[in-house]
Amino acid sequence: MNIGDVARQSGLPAKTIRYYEDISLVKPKRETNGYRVFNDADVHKLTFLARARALGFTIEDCRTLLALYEDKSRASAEVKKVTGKHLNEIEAKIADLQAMHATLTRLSEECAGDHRPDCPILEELSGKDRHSNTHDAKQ
Amino acid sequence: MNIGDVARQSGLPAKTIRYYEDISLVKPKRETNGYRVFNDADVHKLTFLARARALGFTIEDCRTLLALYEDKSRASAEVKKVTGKHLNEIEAKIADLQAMHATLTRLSEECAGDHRPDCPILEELSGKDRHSNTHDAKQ
DNA sequence: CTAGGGATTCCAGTTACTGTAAGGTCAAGG
DNA sequence: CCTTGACCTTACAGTAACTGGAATCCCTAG
Repeated sequence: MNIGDVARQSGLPAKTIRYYEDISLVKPKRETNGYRVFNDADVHKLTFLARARALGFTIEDCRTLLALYEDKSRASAEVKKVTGKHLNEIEAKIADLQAMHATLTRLSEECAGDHRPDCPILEELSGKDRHSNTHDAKQ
Repeated sequence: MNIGDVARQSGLPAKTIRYYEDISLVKPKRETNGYRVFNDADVHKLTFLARARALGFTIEDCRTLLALYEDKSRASAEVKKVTGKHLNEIEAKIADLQAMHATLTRLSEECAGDHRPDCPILEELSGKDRHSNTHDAKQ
């Protein structure tokens, strides 16, 4: 199979597949004309990578997961550990985003959003302590 | 004020402040010895930037917000628009992360996480259709 | 023989910094 | 006067994971 077919099958752009070869995630053979040839195992690997990436695993995590996948005697605990770490990071990101969301929503609701220049959003950013409280701004 | 003092006041690393000068977000004067000198307006700007960045605005958004802040006749609607767009992006990111989180949590719960090699997480990544359903994997 | 649709490589750009190296400046202390 | 240490400077490279573009080659069909 040539790279275009694999791209269609795996859903990954050809460019990305070449990149994955660059960083040694896949090692397709070459035809005499220089074209990459992907066998079923290569395509399977790339599909695996596409799924893992869609679940937010980093490339390095993917490398680890792929190695675990190919090691038929791995302990499932190792896979679960990688996943658990990733879950923690996702949770942290969600929490960060939710905090930003809450603040921005509040400010946006307080902002008239009309032709007038008065704007609570800019006031908060500029450090104006609109509620005269003593809390620090979120860092 | 020298860069170190500003770093302490604004909470931004000196390196970041230099970077912000590079991309023309601030334009501190220079002393004869080449050191940057920051006046109160510069420090205020940097603090503004630190807050906006902490709320997840991109650098380009920050540039826009700063310009709006300094344009005393801006319409608050413009600020609200930038904020609204950012809120939408945050919501999209949260939704993505929550979807990943749900899938990973499910898989993680199904995985024994012991010494045995059987692992639903790897099975899902490898495309094994464990539930014999016909739904596509999330892309 | 030419046109098209692939394929190849290589280089640059993206975002927002961060790290490192090599070196200039300044104030205090011996 | 010299050193030491804290501070400042620049410039270049690296990060994550691609993406875009240019120049060129290959293959097939008409």
